[in-house]
Amino acid sequence: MTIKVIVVDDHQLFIDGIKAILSKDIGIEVVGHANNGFELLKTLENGLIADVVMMDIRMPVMDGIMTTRVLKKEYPDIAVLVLSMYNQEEDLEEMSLAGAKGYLVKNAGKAEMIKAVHTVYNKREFVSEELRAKHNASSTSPNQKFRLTRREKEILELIAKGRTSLQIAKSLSISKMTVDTHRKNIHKKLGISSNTGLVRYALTELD
Amino acid sequence: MTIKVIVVDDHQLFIDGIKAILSKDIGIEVVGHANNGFELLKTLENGLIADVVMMDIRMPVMDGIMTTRVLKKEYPDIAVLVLSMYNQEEDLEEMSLAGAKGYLVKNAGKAEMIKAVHTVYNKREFVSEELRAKHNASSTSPNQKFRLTRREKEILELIAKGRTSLQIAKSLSISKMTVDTHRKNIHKKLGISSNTGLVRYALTELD
DNA sequence: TATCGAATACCTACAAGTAGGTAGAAACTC
DNA sequence: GAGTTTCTACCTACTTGTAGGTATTCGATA
Repeated sequence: MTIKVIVVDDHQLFIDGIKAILSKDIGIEVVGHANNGFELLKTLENGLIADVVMMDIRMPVMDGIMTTRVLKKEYPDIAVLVLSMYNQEEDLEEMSLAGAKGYLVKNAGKAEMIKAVHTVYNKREFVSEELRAKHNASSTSPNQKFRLTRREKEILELIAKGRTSLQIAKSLSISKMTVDTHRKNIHKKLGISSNTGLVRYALTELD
Repeated sequence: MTIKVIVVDDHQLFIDGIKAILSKDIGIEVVGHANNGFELLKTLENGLIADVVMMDIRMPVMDGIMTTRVLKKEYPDIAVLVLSMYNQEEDLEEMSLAGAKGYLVKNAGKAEMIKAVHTVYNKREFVSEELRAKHNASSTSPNQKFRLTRREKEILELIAKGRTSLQIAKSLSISKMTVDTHRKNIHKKLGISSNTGLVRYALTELD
């Protein structure tokens, strides 16, 4: 199955360049593009299906950070690969909080670009070499704030096994409302707000 | 993580035998037992968690076929491993329709029993050698009636990607109601009636 | 001990999924 | 051409999940 990519950037020339590079890889297909976040969301609402969105941070109308936030809420399983200029490190953390999975410098080579798309598609993080050095200074693991508690992990595993909140509540002898609270906290921590997304996460990220 | 097993049989002696055998395997734990289907369902409602149910077909109060049907509806992710007497082949097809995953003859050896539990736990089918010969005569693939149409596969993949019915409907330019109809047909064909179960199926059965 | 993280529980409101139907049109097969 | 499968669409009723809150208790630790 080919990876469906949408490119979002306010410079058409840059979109064309990415398309040219990615079209060389048989596993990747650029199915659409947009010049700002608002256009992207309209395109998705109209039914275009995508696995990965490659997105510039600074764009008119609706920027990458805001767009990523909305995207992770509406389409939690579409991976966001940030296209960053060399001097935009300060925005990276905000993109990470918004739910982005990868960070690619705009002057990245062909091979790196293809690798980045495949990596984020497989739910793993990707950070361009040029950005990694500065990024490392701040945090050993970027998702340190997002680690789950013991109880949350327990509940996540049961969700992934197909149990409903009510069934989990009875299993653990707690209230259904408590299970829902944990569920919501898991949503926030992982940036995944659908049950189906949680199952995918549990099956791919945990063992 | 150890595989949690419940044994359901109306002969206590037989339950004890299975427990003795399975307790030798460090990856398996017999967490409970019941003498008929009704007892099993009560046990599960009270919060006992299990991954695999090993179940006799002929039992008083509530037999294995009826129990399996209810079980797959209420707890779609618990695998059912049928314990069959040598002369009960006629019931196997009904158990298959009800949603059972494996068929083990009651006089199976220790190694075969352990293998069967692991196999059904991993969502694969298991059929005892003694039963396979006759079973093969009727069908090349036991789930021939359960194969999905092209459209159903397409929709299943989108469900597994975390799309809602509404999003899928827009993507494919069809009505949300049609998507729900396909979804229900998939439920029936696969014997999985939860969204989370479908994601697991798509991620484990399809590549 | 004062604070913080974790676990618990409740509330409202709305969105999405589940279960049981029926039924017509198009496409494919014998 | 007749029959079958597939895809489509609609209906009602109910359950489950999602999203935004607030708030208490318990245990660890700074």
